[in-house]
Amino acid sequence: MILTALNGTFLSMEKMKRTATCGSLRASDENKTIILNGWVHRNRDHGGIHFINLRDRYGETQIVVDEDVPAELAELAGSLKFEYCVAIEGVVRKRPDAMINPDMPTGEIEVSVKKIEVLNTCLTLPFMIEDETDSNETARLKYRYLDLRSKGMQERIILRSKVTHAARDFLQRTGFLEIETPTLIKSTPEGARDFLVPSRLHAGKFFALPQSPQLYKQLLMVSGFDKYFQVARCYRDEDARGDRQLEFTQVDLEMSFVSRDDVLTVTEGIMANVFKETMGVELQTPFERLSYDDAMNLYGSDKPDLRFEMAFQDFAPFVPGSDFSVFKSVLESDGVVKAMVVPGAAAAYSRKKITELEDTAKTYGARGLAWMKVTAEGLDGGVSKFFGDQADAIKSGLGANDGDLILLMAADWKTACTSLGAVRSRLGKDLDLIDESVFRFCWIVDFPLFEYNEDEQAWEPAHHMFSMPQDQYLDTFESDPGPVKGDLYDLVLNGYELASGSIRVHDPELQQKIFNVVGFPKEQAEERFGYLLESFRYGAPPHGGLAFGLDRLVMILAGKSSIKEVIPFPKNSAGMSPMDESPALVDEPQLNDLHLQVVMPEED
RNA sequence: GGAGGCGUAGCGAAGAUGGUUAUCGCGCCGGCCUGUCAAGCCGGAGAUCGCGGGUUCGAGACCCGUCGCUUCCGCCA
Repeated sequence: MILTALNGTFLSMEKMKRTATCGSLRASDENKTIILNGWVHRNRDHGGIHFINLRDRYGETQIVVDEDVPAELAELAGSLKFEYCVAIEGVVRKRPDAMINPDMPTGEIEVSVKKIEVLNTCLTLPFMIEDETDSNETARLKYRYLDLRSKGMQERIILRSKVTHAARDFLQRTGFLEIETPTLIKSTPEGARDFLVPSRLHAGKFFALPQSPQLYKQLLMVSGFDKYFQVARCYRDEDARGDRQLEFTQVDLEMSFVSRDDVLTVTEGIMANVFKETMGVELQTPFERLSYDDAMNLYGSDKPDLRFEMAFQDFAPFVPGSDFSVFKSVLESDGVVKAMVVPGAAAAYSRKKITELEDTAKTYGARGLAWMKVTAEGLDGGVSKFFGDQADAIKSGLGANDGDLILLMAADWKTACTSLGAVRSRLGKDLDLIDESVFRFCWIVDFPLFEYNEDEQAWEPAHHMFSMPQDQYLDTFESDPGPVKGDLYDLVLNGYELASGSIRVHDPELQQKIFNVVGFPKEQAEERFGYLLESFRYGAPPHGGLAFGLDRLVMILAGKSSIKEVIPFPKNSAGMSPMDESPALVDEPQLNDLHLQVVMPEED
């Protein structure tokens, strides 16, 4: 291969091809003549002696330009700027004892340079290549190829590769087949908005990009590939968040002839292997299991962070003995009153700080947040005057001690749970209750199969329409959908929903009944995924599965709060790429080919 | 769609209650320097303070609007 340098000289890579990497050399390599290829990370010219830190993805090595090198070489070394791509030939030597750098894996040695070739120069950088940049995100995304050179990004992308490999390895080893499914599919009505791809060959028709391989993996079960998995790219046209992108990656799996626990066990095996191979952490399995009802009642979330306690308690028993009409009227209208004891927080939480907690609760629909402080004498502040004569009963009933803060939430069940749950999450952070080194998994099981949509006055699938009701509801789910639990499960890690799955419906008649409950017209079902329903009539096996978010998992392992930090080329929060400026307008002829006309929204 | 935060040099930041040459660090350019590893020292260039309007003798700061980014709610497994 011949590379052309900017100055017009020709450089043959053959002659300066690396014989070692920048992370590989140790004291045992002393006296070896080696060639390194990499980027100029730092350049420290002391006049007589001169140090260059050369970097590649394996590490950094200190290059020394001694005082007695030819003037030409010294001059070339002095001209090297940040991020020049260079080849360096030199001799490995031990550093003098006092100069050993214990913070660098290669800190015992340095390379005495004999020859430098500039493979490519570099413009002045838009931001410095540092371990973790604090540059703004737009600049990082615009120059993503530079951002990706940083140690932090390199480590995370490498971690991601290892995580994928560990998951794949476990699944292959336990008999799963990796099978690809199409990314140009038919639009389905359930879930998020689809990305559409217009068809050139068929005017007016569209493919959709898959939100997940859901239907195809079920069809693979019908085909007899009883253990399937795929590292699948998924697409959802929804607003971005820190842990969401328009396109993301799932490790998707499905199994035949299984019950719920089989799927959970396989998933625990994947996680155990991933954590062992990438973090050196031995996970305790099986993971804790919590019903959806318990998770909501105790922690106010279907993805509770169990790294700290502060579970909710029922405060309703203390309401009838008081004159607090707010709580009473909530109970009379079938609401709940929940209490959360915040240990030792009474002194630290002024009225102002409690108001901030109340604001958190209000963003989740709460009307307010009541509170009292526990003192040696009884209860103090907030709503304590209504409950003073029950002070002892409340203290012992809630297990509250001197100096604790009691927070009370009265609302309909779901609002009370979620808003107090938001307050709990916030307190977990504010009070520094979370041990960041802990990975706390739990399964949330027994989700409701249906949710009532007040606006639409109709039942909706809580997850999707292909999940199985639990056996004990098979006779009643049509007449009374509310209490029905499904064989659905979520895997939660440190407050993040990591995986989600279910045992599927494989019986066409049962599937039709579920469509009926959620008011999904038969004709529309036939139109949208009749092929799946039909496949069920050809000996479809019982099956179930799950998918976990790879981006989210790697994000948690990397200790980050945004999946952008573990995706090589993510979109920004507006769903655009500052680097290639996508999405972009296309030419008229392209639109014509696709039989499309663009109607721009009206400007107000 | 809604709420909050931010926008000052290539990058990161400072700029009490408005006051005249807008500050600091990194980077950039030039010079010095024999052991650094975020090297150090000296000098220099670089900013219509996101944009538009307003209040004022005077606006980076205050007000209104607008755009961009960002976090959260909605939405989304």
